[in-house]
Amino acid sequence: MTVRRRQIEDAASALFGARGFAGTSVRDIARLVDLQGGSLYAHVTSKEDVLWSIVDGAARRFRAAAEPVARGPGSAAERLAAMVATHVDVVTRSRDRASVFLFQWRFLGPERLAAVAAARDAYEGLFREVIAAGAAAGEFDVDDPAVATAFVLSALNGLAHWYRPDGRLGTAEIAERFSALVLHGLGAARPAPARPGTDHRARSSR
Amino acid sequence: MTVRRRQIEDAASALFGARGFAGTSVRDIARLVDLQGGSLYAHVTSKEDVLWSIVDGAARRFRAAAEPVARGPGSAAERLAAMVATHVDVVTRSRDRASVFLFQWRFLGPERLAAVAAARDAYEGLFREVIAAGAAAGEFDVDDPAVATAFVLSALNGLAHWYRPDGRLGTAEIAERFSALVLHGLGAARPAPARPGTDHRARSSR
DNA sequence: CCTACCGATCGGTAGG
DNA sequence: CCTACCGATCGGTAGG
Repeated sequence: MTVRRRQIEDAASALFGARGFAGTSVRDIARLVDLQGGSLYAHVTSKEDVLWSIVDGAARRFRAAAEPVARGPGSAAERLAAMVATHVDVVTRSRDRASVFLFQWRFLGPERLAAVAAARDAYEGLFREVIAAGAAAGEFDVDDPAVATAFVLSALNGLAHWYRPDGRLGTAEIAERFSALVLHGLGAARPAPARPGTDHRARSSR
Repeated sequence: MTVRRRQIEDAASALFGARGFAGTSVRDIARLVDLQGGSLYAHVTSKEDVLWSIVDGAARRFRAAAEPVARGPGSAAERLAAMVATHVDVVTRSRDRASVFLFQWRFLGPERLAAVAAARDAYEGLFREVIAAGAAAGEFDVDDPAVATAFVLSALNGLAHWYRPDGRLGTAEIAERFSALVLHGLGAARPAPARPGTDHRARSSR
C-alpha cells in the first residue's frame, strides 16, 4: 500500500463517513488529495474498490482486537468489559474508517456484501457467546442474549456517530463508562475482581 | 395530504432507508408508485422536499410520544421506561420513516438540517433530563448522564437497523427487554413500583 | 498523473 | 400524468 493509496483511502473514509458512499463522487475524493478526477484511477480500480478496502480493513481490526479477548481467559464480565474497551478503542482511533465499515458496507456489490455480512455476524457472535456464557453461568441476568447483544452493539456503534477527537472524553473514559453501562445493563452483580496475571481489562491492557 | 402523496412518501421511506437518500433516484421512487420519473413532480416539489416531509413527520412523532411521558408524573425510572417503550413503539410502527429520520437527515439542505439538529438535540435532552433527574435523586447510579444518554439512544436507534416486522419479537417484547437493559444499565436498584393511577409503563399504556 | 472524452444517469422542467 | 427534453454530473477510460 503506497502513501498515495493511504491518502486516498483516508480522504474517502472522511467523505464516505460524512456524506455516505452514494453521496460522494470520485472527484470529491480526488480533490481532497489534489488530483484530477480521472487521475484517481492510476491508484484505484473503482470507487467500490476503495469502499471495499476501507470496510475490509476496519472489519479485520475490529475482529483482531476482539477475538483474542473473547476467547481468552477470565470471567464473562471481564471478557465483555475488555471487548467493549477494544471496540471503543478501534472506533476512537479510526472513527472515519470504522464509521464507513459500520454504516456504508451495504453499498458494496453482492459478493463483497455477503462477505461483510458474514464477518459482521461473526463479530456479533463473539459478543453473543460471551453474553450467553455469562448468562448460563449465572454471572449475568439476561433472558434474551440475542436482543441484549443487538442492544449493546448498537450502543457501541453509535459512538462512531458522536465521538469527536477533540471532545471532552478520551478513549479510556468512554470505555470505562460504556463498560459500566453494559455490565450493569446485563445485571452483572459487580465487576468481577481480576485474578493476578489474568487481568484483561482495558486500563491495564492498552 | 393526498393518498398519492402518502404512497410516494412510503415508497421514498423504504428506498431512502435501504439505499440512502443519495443512493435513491427520483425515478426509483416513481417506479415504486407506477409513475414516470417526471410525473412525480406533479405531487412533490423536489426530492429534498420528500425527505423533509418524512424526517419532519417522524421527528414530530418521536417528540409527541415522548414529551408527555418525560414531563409527566412518576419516578425517573418509571418515566424513562415509558420513554423507552414509546421510542420502540414509534420505531417498530414506522421503521422506514424512523430510519430515514434517524440516519438520512444529514442530506437535508442547510436550514432544514439546522432545524432537525435542534429537534434531535431537544429529544435527546428529554432523555438526558430524566436520566440526570434520576441520578440526582439517587435513583440511578450514573456519573455521566450525557454519555449514558448517548449510549441509551444509540442502542434504541439501532433497533431501526435490525427490527423486522415478521421477526421473533413484537413491539411489547422488545420494549420490555430494552427497558430492563436501560434501567439496569443506569444502576436502578429495581423497577420502581407503579403507584395506582400513575402507571405509564409500556404494557398498560399501549 | 493530466487532458479530453465516453455513455449513462441525475434532478427537474415544458408543453400538452 | 405522459412524452420529450434540459444542463449537469456521474464513474470510468484512452492516449499521452
